[in-house]
Order: sequence, then C-alpha cells, then structure tokens
Amino acid sequence: MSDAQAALKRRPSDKEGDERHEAIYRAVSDAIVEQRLKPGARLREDALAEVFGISRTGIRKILQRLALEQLVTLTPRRGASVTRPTADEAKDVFDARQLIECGLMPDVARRMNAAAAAELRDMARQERQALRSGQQSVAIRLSADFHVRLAQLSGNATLAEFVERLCSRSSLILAVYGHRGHLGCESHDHD
Amino acid sequence: MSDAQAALKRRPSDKEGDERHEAIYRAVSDAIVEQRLKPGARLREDALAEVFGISRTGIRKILQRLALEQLVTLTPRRGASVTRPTADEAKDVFDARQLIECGLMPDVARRMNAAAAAELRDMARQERQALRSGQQSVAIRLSADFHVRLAQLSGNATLAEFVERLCSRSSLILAVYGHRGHLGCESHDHD
DNA sequence: AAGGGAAATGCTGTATACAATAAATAGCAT
DNA sequence: ATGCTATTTATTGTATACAGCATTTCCCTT
Repeated sequence: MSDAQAALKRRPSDKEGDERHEAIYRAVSDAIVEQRLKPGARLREDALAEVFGISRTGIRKILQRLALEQLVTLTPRRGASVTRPTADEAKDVFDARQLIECGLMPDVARRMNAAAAAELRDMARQERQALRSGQQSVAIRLSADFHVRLAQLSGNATLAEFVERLCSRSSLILAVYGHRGHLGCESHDHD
Repeated sequence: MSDAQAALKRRPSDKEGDERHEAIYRAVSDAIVEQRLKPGARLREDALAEVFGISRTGIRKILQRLALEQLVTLTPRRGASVTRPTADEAKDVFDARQLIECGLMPDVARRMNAAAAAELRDMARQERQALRSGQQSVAIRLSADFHVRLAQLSGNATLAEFVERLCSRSSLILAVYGHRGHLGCESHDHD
C-alpha cells in the first residue's frame, strides 16, 4: 500500500476493530457451515486479508480460533484449509451430541416455559420452510441454531458451548457425508 | 534489543519454534493449574515475552489459546489475567463433568484391559503419594491427568478433549474455592 | 523424451515499529 | 485539603517488513 493510500485510509478505532473481527469470524464460520467453503478448500491469509480489508495479523487470529474449534485445519508451513472430517471424527461428534444433548433434556424440561417453547417452535418452522424451498445449507444452519438454543435453555453455559461446537462440526460433517440418516429433531420439539 | 545482540542470536528453525511454543503453553498452563499463578494475576505480554525469550507475537497466540480454554481471561485494552471462576461457572463445570464422565463409563468399562487398569492404578498411587507428602498442587494436577486418561480410554477423542478442558478448569476452581467436598476418585478407580 | 536438480515463486512464521487507549500522576483551582 | 483536569506513562492492538520453508518451473543432462 502506498503512503498516500495509507494516509487517506481512516484508521478504525480498536473497539470497532473488535466488532469487525467478530463479524469476519462469523462470516467465515457461516461460509464453512453452509458449505459455501467446501472441505479441503485452502484459506490463504493474503486473500482473506484483502477481501476483508484487514491485515494478515487479524486474519491469523481468526484462523487460529477456527482451528481450535476444528472447523479449519492448520498445517505448518502450508496454512489453513477447511477441515475434512474423517469417519471416526464424525462418529465421535454424533456420539458426543447424543450423550450431552440427551443428558441435558431433563434440565431443559424443567426450565421450559411458554415463551421458550414458542421460540423453539418458530425456529423449527423456519427450518422446515428453508428445507421446503430447497435452501439446504440454510436449513443445516437453522437446525444447528435450534439445538444450540435448546441446550442454552438447560442453564449450563459450559455444556451449551460444547453443543455449539459440536453442532458446527456436525454441519460440516453433514455437508460432506450427506444426511441420509439425518436428524429427526421434530420429535424433540414437541415436548 | 540492539542490532549487535540481534546479530548474535541464532534464529531457531520454525519446527523448533513450534515445539517451543507448545512447551511455553504447557509451562503457563501448568503454572495456572498448579496455582503458582493465582486467579486474577495479570499476564503482561512483554513480561512473558522476555521470560520465555520469544516476541510478543508468539505470546499472544498462546494467550489466545488459553483464553479459549477459559484458563485466562482477556479483557480488551487490559490484557490477560488468570481466570477467576465464578460460583456459577464452578457449578456448570462440575455438572458437565458429572454428565460426561458418567456417560463415558460404560464405554470405558467395555474397553478396559489389564494394561490400562495397571496404568490407572499407578496414576492413582502417585496421586495419593503426592497428597501424603503435602504437594497439594501436584496432586491436583495428577488427579486431572487421571480423569483425562480415563476419558481417553472411552475411545471418543472429542469427549476426551472436553474432559481435559473441564479438568483444567476444575483444578483452577479447586485452587480457588478449596476442595472441601473434594473428588472421590478412588471409587471409580476400582472397576 | 524423461528425469533430476537448481532457481524462482508463493506463502507462512516471527519480530518489530507504530498507533491508540487506559491507568497513573501531577498540577491547579476552589 | 480535596476534587477535577491535563499530562505522562504503561500496555495492548494492528500493520508491515523480513526470513525461511514448500512447491513449482524450467533447464540441463543422460
């Protein structure tokens, strides 16, 4: 970048910067979950930096976060790519969800109320609608959101966060292996 | 650093750098878990960088990782400090451990064999020995190691990783709130 | 023509310089 | 003396420069 360009560019305050970082994180995360970025796709730092208008420093931070959530894989000297889940990982993730989400249900039932039930029903409705209109990737994300919201109702923030991670990875897995057996969330919905 | 000093300093290869980073991460993590760094203690980037002989860049990476594991808290413009767990968090963490570790036991029992049992018994022995000799912080870490090893036996790497996180946080919580009710691991040991 | 090696390119890893903000301190007025 | 404001200081946030590995390309040899 030339000095003249640099001089023209307003430097955003750090607070704005934080929000921007969060927005970029969500943009990339959503793109992965919705399969607009396919497993194996390389995520070059320069490219992302240019697209989002920040320097590589910020991009690296975001990629590291995504790597810890196992949505992207960081290979030394090769950079970042969208994680390609293995069959073993897929099994682990679904087993983990089974264990945690089922274990959470008693607490959820105890805390359930009319407002929460209405919210969940609406989310389920949106999801079905997306499916009907063929927006598969949107439906996958909405389904994940539904499960996360449900887990949050349990009152255990730590486990809800785990569920959030697992749902993100599930979306990625479904995007790869298809969802033939699929989810069957409707049953949970009508508590 | 003066230019002369910089010139003398051999630049470590990147591979060595990765190992070094991991070592530093463990050093800080252990220090927190063993309560040598007390909750609330500030972790200044410059200080850590100087102590470990790398630049702030690498330190920041490590601090971010620790923050995602919730061992340190990053407050914007204030930097990093050792997390001071709240009572709510403590409850969530122990509830989560209860749910996950108990849910894992059937799988663990299925995969248990003589070698694994011997290893676990030895770990439990070390832990008791540390407790007797008054090395409380070491005992806390050994206890955490025991639970993590047990979870790994289940064969579910994802859940084992969750247990690892929870155990780290538990150590921190115990270090703060004392461990009056304490753990009662002996019962699990003798499967 | 095919294979191997050497130069060139592309991209990441690290350090460092600079900007911005929060905390600490000193100075002034009341 | 106390409270408020201005200045200084300490520390983090961001960009960028540079060094090093990985990959590709191209030429030379057989």
